[in-house]
Amino acid sequence: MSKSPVTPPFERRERRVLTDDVADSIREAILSGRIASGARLIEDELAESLKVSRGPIRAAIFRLQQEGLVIHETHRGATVARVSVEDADEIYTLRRALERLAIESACLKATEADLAPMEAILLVFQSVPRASMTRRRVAELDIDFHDALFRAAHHARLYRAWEALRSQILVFLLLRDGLPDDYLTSWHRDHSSLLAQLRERDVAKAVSAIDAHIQAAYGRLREQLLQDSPA
Amino acid sequence: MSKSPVTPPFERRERRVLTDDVADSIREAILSGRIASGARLIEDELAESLKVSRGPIRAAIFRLQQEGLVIHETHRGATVARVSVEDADEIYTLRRALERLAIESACLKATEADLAPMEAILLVFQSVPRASMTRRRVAELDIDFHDALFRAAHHARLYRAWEALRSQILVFLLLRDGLPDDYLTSWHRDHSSLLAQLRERDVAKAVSAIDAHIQAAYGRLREQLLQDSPA
DNA sequence: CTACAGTCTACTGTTAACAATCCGAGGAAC
DNA sequence: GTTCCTCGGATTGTTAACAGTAGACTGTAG
Repeated sequence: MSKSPVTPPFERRERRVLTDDVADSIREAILSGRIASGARLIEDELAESLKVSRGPIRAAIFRLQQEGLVIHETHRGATVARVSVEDADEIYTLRRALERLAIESACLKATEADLAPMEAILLVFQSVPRASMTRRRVAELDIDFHDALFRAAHHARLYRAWEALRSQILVFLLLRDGLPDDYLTSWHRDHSSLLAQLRERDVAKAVSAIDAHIQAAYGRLREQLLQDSPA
Repeated sequence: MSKSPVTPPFERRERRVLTDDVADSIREAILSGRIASGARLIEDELAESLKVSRGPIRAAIFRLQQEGLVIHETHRGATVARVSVEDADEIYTLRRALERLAIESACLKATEADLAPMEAILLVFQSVPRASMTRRRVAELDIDFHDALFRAAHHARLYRAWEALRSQILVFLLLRDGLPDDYLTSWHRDHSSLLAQLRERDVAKAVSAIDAHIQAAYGRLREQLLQDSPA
């Protein structure tokens, strides 16, 4: 045992490798809409524009497939995943199952240090002037809050399942336009309520709270989707 | 629309590529114990013994990492994942959440054709003489039954989450030695009961049935693990 | 005009060589 | 003896060239 037993002084910061940068670049291009939904991802093109060889590109595409942002077919290449109303249904039913387990597990295992990041996000939310809150920023804070919850669950496999969904949820959050005036207010109320329940350690209440939270989010999304593309 | 609208004549059988074979080989080596838990997977060695270059090996290792059989660290290589009692806890709590959603979804969406594979497995189980049922065979039929359930849920993302767990569950099923005499009997009873409830389309009953099923499986596993490695 | 066969091109899958990193062995300083 | 440094071998990350496939394109027959 050479490492300090209490509060590791510094995490071994994991080395970044080309694949990581490539994956970040492509992910950002997809989320920002610079690469359209359904578009083909051609390895040579990406390799040239990112100034790397095809190896890291292929690895990054594989990773993004794991995240559900791209679809890869053998010998036919990768395309940016299209999202439909049925996809929203899949994503939110699975998300619900995962978040229920996450908050249950977090109630049992989370330390105060685990909850601090969530607290911090709520503070940021309050302190930043509302006018400067872009859709993107709100969406990212939302994802970050839930990400912190999944981390607080101390459940590696659950976290990986969440990672496979996270970016897809972000896609949905980004395509909504014009939030209701009171959205920011209710967002803060809902999330600080979740955090409070987590501190109470009352599993049953926390689970039903997050359940309602996810269902409400799904309801809003459904409304938006049906409005955008009327049947 | 050029394709026949009813019962597609033949599925487009998806092309297999070297990476697929490599992943199968390594997975089999791990499950059969030929590569020990915790052992390093050295790309050059694997490449030489499988007569392919390192490219497909790397891709296969990433895939196996996704399945949870292998742990890969940047610049340090891959090792066969070790499983502990805590891992069992993670795997079975997550599995429970997934199976609940699966049977719920299957109750709503499964056709009789989706249930046929499950029926078939039950028949195989009955028809094969018990003496010839190896641990491996029993474990595989068990996994196959649940795999059919997840397919019947018609939920692509849920299925992928299940895929990330499936091999790890198989690892646990394979390390049990000497099943109770009545295990095969109760296995058949439990699973045909699940199938029956699925046909009833009663979501609430089906969910609580599979919940009990998974919890019982976890209980047996826990007992075994604690017995093997006494605290 | 439609259906079909052969060819051609753009792309992915695979390979082998090159570059960078980790980690332990061995020695120097104290 | 212990700690630190350096060096070298083993192993992974990256590259660029080669091989094979899918789908479009052309032309031809009916």
